[in-house]
Amino acid sequence: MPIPLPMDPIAEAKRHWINHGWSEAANGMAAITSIMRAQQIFLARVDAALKQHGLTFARFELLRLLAFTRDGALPMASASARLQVHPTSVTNTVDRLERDALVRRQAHPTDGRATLVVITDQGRKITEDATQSLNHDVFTALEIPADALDSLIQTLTTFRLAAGDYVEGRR
Amino acid sequence: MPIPLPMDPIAEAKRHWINHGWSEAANGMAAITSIMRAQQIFLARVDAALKQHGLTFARFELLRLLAFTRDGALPMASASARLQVHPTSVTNTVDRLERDALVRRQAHPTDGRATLVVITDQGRKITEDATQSLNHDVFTALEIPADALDSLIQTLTTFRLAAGDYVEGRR
DNA sequence: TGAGGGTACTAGGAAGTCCAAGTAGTTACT
DNA sequence: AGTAACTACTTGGACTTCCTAGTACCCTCA
Repeated sequence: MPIPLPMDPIAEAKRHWINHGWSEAANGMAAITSIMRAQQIFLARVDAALKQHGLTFARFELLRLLAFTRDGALPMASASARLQVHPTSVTNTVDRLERDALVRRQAHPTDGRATLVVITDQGRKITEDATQSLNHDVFTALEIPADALDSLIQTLTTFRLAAGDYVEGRR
Repeated sequence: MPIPLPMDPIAEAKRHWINHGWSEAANGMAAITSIMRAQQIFLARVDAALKQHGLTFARFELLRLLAFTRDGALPMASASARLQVHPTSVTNTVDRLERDALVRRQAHPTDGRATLVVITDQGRKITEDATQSLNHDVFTALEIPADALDSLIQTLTTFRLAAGDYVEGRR
């Protein structure tokens, strides 16, 4: 592995921000940059854990979503909405999962425009295995104390709501 | 804009996790998924603010780093280390910035292997303008209260240190 | 001095994200 | 019933990230 930096690059950037008279923006910059970096670290860990199953996080998320549904099927558009990614990203992900026979496309019974994505038996099996790996190797192995984890989740949940990512309601 | 989801998909996933007997991993899953989603939201905002300047976040970060240095120049490898991205990502970013005449490549004076990336006058100007936009439109416009922002930064800083992202020491 | 081991950068490729635009199919309204 | 507006999906393109492999150069040590 590469030798780590001898200082925190984000703290350094924050210092620069303050020295340039942008104090008001310094914490926002630091928070956003921290999240970007944390995401990079987590994505690397998640993808490393999923690699042995031939999955990536994007593929896992779709499989996991399908596996949770009543009959293992969902229209592409619903998957796009639930996963909060662009429809074309779902097309892309489904292409690859279909290539690996973990899902298959199926015509929607009543809406001629829509396509159902259906998880296959093999897809279900891999999803369960992958979930175990993630739970064991990543989700329960965080270097963040429980109380900090709770407040992190709380802060981001509130933020996402304020950002219009979802609305309180239904169900 | 798309109609937002009528419920929090992460809270939903957490519920599923608990119902499947994975309670111990539920908070880790929720935290990591929240960070992934927050990153997506922030990246979209940042890129939207930078679009008017013809930049992306990756390009901005490199320009900003160069503009902070004493003489506006840095070897590619140093930039890679500071930005914590793969060397080939820097090559890619520099290619595009060079195409737009915001930086130029220059031979390293003493090390024949190395290449210096040098910011141009135009690059400096755009960097300053872009910084103003980001500070105004994004960094000071977060829907997160100051105290929550502080603890978010604190938690992620501690995490990054624990994850070996950097080491305390050399200023 | 000269050979081997490292370091710096680039090329090519796989993936992911998004956007813009195009084709079908559906719905709603006159 | 027929047209207009909307929705669902795909294609193609831009961009970012990483990985693997290859070339060129430096540096240490026998």
